[in-house]
Amino acid sequence: MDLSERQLQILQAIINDYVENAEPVGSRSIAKRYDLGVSPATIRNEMSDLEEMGYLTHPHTSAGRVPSDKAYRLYVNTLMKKKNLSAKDKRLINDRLQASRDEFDATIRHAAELLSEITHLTSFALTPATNEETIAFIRLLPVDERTIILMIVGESGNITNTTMRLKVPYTQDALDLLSKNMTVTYKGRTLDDVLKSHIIEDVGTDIEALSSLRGSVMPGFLRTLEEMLNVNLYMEGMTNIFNLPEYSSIDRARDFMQLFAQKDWFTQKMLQRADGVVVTIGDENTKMKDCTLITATYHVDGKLVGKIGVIGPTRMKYDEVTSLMEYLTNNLSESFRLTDGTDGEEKKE
Amino acid sequence: MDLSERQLQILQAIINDYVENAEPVGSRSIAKRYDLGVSPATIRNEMSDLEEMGYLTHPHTSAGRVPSDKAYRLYVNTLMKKKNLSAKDKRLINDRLQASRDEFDATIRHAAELLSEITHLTSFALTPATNEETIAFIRLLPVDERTIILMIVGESGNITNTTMRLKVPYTQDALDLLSKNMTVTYKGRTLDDVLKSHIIEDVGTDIEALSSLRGSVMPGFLRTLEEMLNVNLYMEGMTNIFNLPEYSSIDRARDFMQLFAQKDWFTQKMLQRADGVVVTIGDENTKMKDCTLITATYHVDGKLVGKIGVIGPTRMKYDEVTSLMEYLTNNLSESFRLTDGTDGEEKKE
DNA sequence: TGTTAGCACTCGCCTTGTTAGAGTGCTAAT
DNA sequence: ATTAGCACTCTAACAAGGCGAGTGCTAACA
Repeated sequence: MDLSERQLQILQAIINDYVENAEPVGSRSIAKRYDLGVSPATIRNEMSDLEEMGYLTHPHTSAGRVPSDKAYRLYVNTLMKKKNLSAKDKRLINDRLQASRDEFDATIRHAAELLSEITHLTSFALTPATNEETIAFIRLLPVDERTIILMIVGESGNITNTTMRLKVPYTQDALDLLSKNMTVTYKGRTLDDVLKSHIIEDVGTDIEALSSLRGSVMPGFLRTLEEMLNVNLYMEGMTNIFNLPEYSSIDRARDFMQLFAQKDWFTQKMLQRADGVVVTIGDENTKMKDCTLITATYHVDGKLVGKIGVIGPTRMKYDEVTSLMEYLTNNLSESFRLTDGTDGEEKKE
Repeated sequence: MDLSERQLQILQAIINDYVENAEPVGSRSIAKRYDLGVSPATIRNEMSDLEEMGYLTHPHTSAGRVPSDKAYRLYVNTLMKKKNLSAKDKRLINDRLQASRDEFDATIRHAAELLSEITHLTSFALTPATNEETIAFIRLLPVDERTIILMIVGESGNITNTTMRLKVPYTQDALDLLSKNMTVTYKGRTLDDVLKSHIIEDVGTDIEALSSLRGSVMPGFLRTLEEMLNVNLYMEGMTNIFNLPEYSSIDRARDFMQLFAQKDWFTQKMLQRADGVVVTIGDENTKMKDCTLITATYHVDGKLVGKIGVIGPTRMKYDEVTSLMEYLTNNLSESFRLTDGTDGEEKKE
């Protein structure tokens, strides 16, 4: 059932050739271009066997062979060798990816830009998912008679704050009390959990002033949690696919573009994918059945997890793209390691 | 030189027909569909004259006529009548556009969504430009030994704040002094102005502790200003154009898509456009020579100005689109009027 | 003088037919 | 097991002919 050495060689040759030229490859051109020491006729026989096994397909009788999803899967799993980035690409990345915790979103977006620029495919990047983040403490700070600042500090060091204008004045005592009260109630719980359960919650409200203040603060508190949980999606290089022959038909191009029209759906799908470099090819995807999707994860302080990804036709340079993505995510994770105050300041948008 | 009444009627008929069917319209079909009381031959003669004057063009000898940019311009300027929104559209807008100052970005995005949904074209929305915003005061609030919050309050009521981690501890006195110091220096000046001129500025730094604190705070201050000045661009319905015959060629579709690849360029262009409902047709645009671009402005507290817009082929329902945009922007401006605290809280992202 | 009917003419599009080329699959020889 | 040879298949490209929509012109008409 296993493929012979020669079959593997031929399959690899076909994949190489097809990835390069995007045209069905015939037995003759394989024999000419790759020195396998056999004649086209022999290659034809092997090709026929490979087709029977599902590794190749045939657009029509008198056309060359095209690798199937199964072939790419085999290639990615066993045939493919890790590729070293070119010096040029490395330089490009090091120059442009001035990652810093202060400029989270900008850094992530740059990563996506680089990804699409180097691969000539469509790329995306997600800011880290914070649904695992837990609350360390909550503080309410006075500004003026009617204005306060709500500050939510996460256990991984995230700090988010919001200005709130209250309907009624407040007292410093009530403010302090509510801060403590909220901290006690929510400390150690995830943002997600707090947001979902807040309705049935019953934070002690025996004191009159406190109860009133709490009523004013809660809507803003919940909205801020929601905003913290939001994951931003950046897409780059959408129009790159217009240069690829597989999208020369308007229908294909439209289908591709429409995938990204529903950003929320797309974001959810991406968040569900496993960690590390993950490749799904053609039919392995629920939608986008003739695309390959490659995602990789980066880490923030080794904890929070964000994703970057590349989308293109199944015909792509798997070795180069996966190596690039590994390099990029390592780079990002390194930059996003908590340097503990030495960078002077920190901000979470 | 002016067009006769009959010529105007014929031109209007041609525009109607062409906007509807996207096909060159012939003299016979005009005579049949519109009751002008003249024969096709007469219409042919008039068409010939209109063509000579530049209002119509001719794809080839034996095809019907197509309105030129000049014809659309005439239509928009003088022929077009204001259209009432359909009850269905009005309901849609009122249901979905729950505008509120608290959810600025979300509201803007919804507006763009509605716009593309109703017109079946591509739409966009820009968050308000804040380069005219002036600083009311600046305050630094203590959090813990190493952490402070920087708060920038604009004169139109915007409040933005950022958490900053300092390299060295600070004293309450230094904090208060620097707050006052910065407020005095920057009060009444626009964000833009402060950001651009900060280098040559010389805020008094005779006191040692103050100087050190200031050194830590300034980078974050400038970054925050920059972020406040950022205008967000939301695009919706990009794939709508795939349903239009003018974009059935892959090249056209690509050109269209690539317009929006450089978001920064696009944003700048849109910000430069005049206020109110502005229509630019075909050649009147620098790039996108066969598109029509319609923008409209909404106001925040009657002061800050944001934009929404629609992009499509020159063949579009000008009357409906412009009426819709007027309705939408009025609606937005109304919702964004400062209600002075009665909505409980306020936030600027 | 403006309007209309009639008719020849133009031109793009669709269909059909033909050809060249690439590549396979089979068979028989090695 | 491998290979050369050859018939066969299918597509892409090009050419020719017919169709139909629409114009432009001319001559007749109110």
